[in-house]
Amino acid sequence: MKASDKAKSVEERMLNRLREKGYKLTPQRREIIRILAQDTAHPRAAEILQNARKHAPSISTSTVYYTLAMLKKEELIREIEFYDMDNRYDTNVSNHLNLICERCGRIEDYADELPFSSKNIEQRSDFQPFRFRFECYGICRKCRSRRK
Amino acid sequence: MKASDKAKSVEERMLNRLREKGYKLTPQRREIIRILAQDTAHPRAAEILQNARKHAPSISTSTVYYTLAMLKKEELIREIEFYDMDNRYDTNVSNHLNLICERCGRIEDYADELPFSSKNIEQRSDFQPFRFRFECYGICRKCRSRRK
DNA sequence: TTTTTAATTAGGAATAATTCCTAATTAAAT
DNA sequence: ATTTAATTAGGAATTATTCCTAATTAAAAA
Repeated sequence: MKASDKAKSVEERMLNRLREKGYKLTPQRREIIRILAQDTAHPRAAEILQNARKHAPSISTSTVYYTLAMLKKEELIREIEFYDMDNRYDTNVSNHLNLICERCGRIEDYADELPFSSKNIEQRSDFQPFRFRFECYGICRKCRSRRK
Repeated sequence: MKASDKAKSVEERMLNRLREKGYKLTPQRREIIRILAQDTAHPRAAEILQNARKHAPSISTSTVYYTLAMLKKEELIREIEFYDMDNRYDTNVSNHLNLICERCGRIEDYADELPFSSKNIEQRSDFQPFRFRFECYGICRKCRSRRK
């Protein structure tokens, strides 16, 4: 499947879900959703804002954050939170390992089997798992070749 | 091994390492190290500060952060960074899964096999791994039983 | 089509843990 | 005892995100 087709289907799925739930489909929301669906690079709120202003010039920071919070609540996106860099947003809500480049900030998905099972953790530790966070910090291919 | 013996050995190891590296062993540092070695509950900077003031009343926030940064640089502790709660500090610097309770903030180690190997990631993705972060968010045993 | 209204938006102020800055202090080598 | 580079204390600065409020609007109802 072409990347642009994938983006379209992700976008449609998100819009339909919001319609079902009775959310208003404002131009601002459509724009934010379009950007999230197209951008597989785990964009920052500031990048989404900057991009959205190309088509919706008056969109505000609050609206971007408000919409992202709503999409997160509806489990349509995942927020990856950092304290020393901007948070990032991902339409891939499955449990997967993220490879995070410490030089350029690029985040790429690493597809592999699930490393821990919720059931095992619950049985062995009496802890009730809700969600996971798997990250690997290092240097991405581009940055490795750049500094050779 | 008793927990207090374990703490003593962790403490000694850290002090020796700093001596070797030529760091000054100030009362403030000794106190922070003692607290870190004893506290297996992944304490916050504010908790370390509060505790340290019992024996070193004049110790400042800056000193705690400065010392924690130094210990992290020397790889004697690991800093677990959060954007919506205080960062936490751990003398267990191995790669392991942390179980994080969303209700009380408690963090416990989950000992299990390593879920991903650096070598595999490097071979399969051209990404050079440095360090990992594995977290599971949920509800801990205490909080589960409390709300029944 | 017009009216209604609760949800949404824009803009700016507030937040708060951590970092930054600087002068004073001090551990430890000489 | 002297020296000095490292360390400390205290407070100001930082800054992405959240909070607050009045104005606007998507979409349901009339």
